[in-house]
Amino acid sequence: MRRKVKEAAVALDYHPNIAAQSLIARRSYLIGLTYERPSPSYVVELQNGALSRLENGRYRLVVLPFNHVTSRPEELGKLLLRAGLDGVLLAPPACDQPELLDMLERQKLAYARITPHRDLHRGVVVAMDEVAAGHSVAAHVLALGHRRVGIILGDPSHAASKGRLEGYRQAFAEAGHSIDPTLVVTGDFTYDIGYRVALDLLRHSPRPTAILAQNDDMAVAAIAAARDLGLAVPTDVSVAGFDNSEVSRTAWPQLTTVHQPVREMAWDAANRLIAALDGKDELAAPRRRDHPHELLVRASTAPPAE
Amino acid sequence: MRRKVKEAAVALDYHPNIAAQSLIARRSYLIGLTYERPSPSYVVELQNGALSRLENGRYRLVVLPFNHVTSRPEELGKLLLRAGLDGVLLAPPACDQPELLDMLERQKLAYARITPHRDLHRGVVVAMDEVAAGHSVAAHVLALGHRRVGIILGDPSHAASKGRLEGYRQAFAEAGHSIDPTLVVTGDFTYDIGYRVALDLLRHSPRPTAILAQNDDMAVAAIAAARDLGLAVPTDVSVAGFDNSEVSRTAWPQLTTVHQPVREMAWDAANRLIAALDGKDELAAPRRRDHPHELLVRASTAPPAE
DNA sequence: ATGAAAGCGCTAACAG
DNA sequence: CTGTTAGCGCTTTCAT
Repeated sequence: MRRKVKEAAVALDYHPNIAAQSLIARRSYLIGLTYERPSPSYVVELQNGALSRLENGRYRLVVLPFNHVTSRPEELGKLLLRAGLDGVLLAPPACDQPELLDMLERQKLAYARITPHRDLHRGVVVAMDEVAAGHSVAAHVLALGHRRVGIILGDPSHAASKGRLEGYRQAFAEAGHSIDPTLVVTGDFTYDIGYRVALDLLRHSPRPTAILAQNDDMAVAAIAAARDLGLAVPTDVSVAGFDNSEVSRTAWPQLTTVHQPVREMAWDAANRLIAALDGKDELAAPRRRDHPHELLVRASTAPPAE
Repeated sequence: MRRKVKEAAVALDYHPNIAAQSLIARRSYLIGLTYERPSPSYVVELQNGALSRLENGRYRLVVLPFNHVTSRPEELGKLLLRAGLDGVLLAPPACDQPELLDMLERQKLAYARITPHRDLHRGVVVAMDEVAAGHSVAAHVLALGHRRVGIILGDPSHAASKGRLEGYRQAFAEAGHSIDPTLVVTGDFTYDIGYRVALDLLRHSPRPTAILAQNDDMAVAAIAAARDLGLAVPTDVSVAGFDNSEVSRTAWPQLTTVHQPVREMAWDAANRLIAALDGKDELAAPRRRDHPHELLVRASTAPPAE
């Protein structure tokens, strides 16, 4: 009997109506992913990481980019609530908006936070140790012998900035040095602004012998700025990036950078979010998990010329 | 009375259940987007274009990447059907699978095709004139005086390849020349393969004085290959790309390329798909629409040295 | 104007 | 093992 029905279903190309299933199951089987205009490679890594967990299976991924969360967290909240999701993956900086988390909790919308930087006890957290990662690159250029090190910070609202900077600080302190505050400039993770502030840095006198950029796009911009000033990388100035994005490999010289395991973190976030949704809370715990970073030394860093 | 209810709704943080609405409306308000491992910037442009039409409004975007469509179109069909979509945006090469289109039509799942290359009469079609675009770059390097021109084709299953190549042919013919078949190599739109075949091309004797790559990633790879062989771009060899992706601007030298209006096309595809769903078929017509390309001459092309 | 009821397509619980 | 039924939350229609 079951067989006969199944056969008929196949013969008729029958597909159950998902809306009806959702209605009765009180589940939409939709997972949201929200992020704010980051680099294409970051977005794609996030998506692919999450998707590789969903495996085109029961759950489907809805993308919900949203700009300027910090100035209007409630609007994002409304958007997410109206989207009829079972759960949502929050990338920076949305994952660091307490008002947003409050709203989601109030409405019982499950969430997982990817690389948050405050209130690390709230909800499911997937992170990397930004401080340790920042420490790695900074220690690397210090070990090469650099002392005048320029720093290009990312968008201050993405709190990754602070953690990485703190890592730089620790590395400098351990080496018995300290960061020169006049060599610290602020970008916003984009190439264009990165280029501008890198020019400022390189015109500084005495010129820094190395630049630590907080992502690869800005590092590539710094290389371009150096080239436009007639400086060779890494001969005249070393440059290190962050993220191990595609551009770090296609750049010339190839960038020394820190691999941020975005894919793995997104997978883990999706995994634990789904575990929570399916009631397997043991799996969702421990609430926080750190993924290892990796320093990739490539061609854009070398000992200073002097 | 209405007011009282509305007030109570706000007070209680009431949000209507979308599954129930979908059930009754026979609509899920979900639009799918399917594509096959293309470059991150292409995916993001596609998504953003589609999203800018959806405006975080009624419709939501579900991403459904799927690899190797050409060898198993029915599987993609099943995936799309089970996803409970109202309509789907098909990027290459899915948009060129007749079996898939058959399935979707049979199941009455609306679709819009983005830059298809065959059966251009089927369904809603958004395209650019690949032949004309190919013609533009080829005419550009010919006008600079290049005669030995190497060509790096993209993945043959993405039929964009053929159209662009045809454009090159026409430009050569008009200039009274013809393409040297020994200088045509096949990549797959990725940097890595692009690098390998570019090396082959540059070791050819006599060496080509210009290379036309069918996307920017492969063009950047060609620049890297040239550099690794001790050749300067554009002094020793000119390189042109295709797509105007971010990497074409961050590369050095900046790439001469063709801007492919991916964003605009994705917007248009979403727009007409939604028009069709909402029963405004007048808007969906004309079925086919071409978006203009634009040749961007930057620093990677120059007259040949000789 | 307000209220009542039917039904969207499905699943789960229960009766035969 | 098969068949029937209630009800998920909403909208639309119809009656009051």
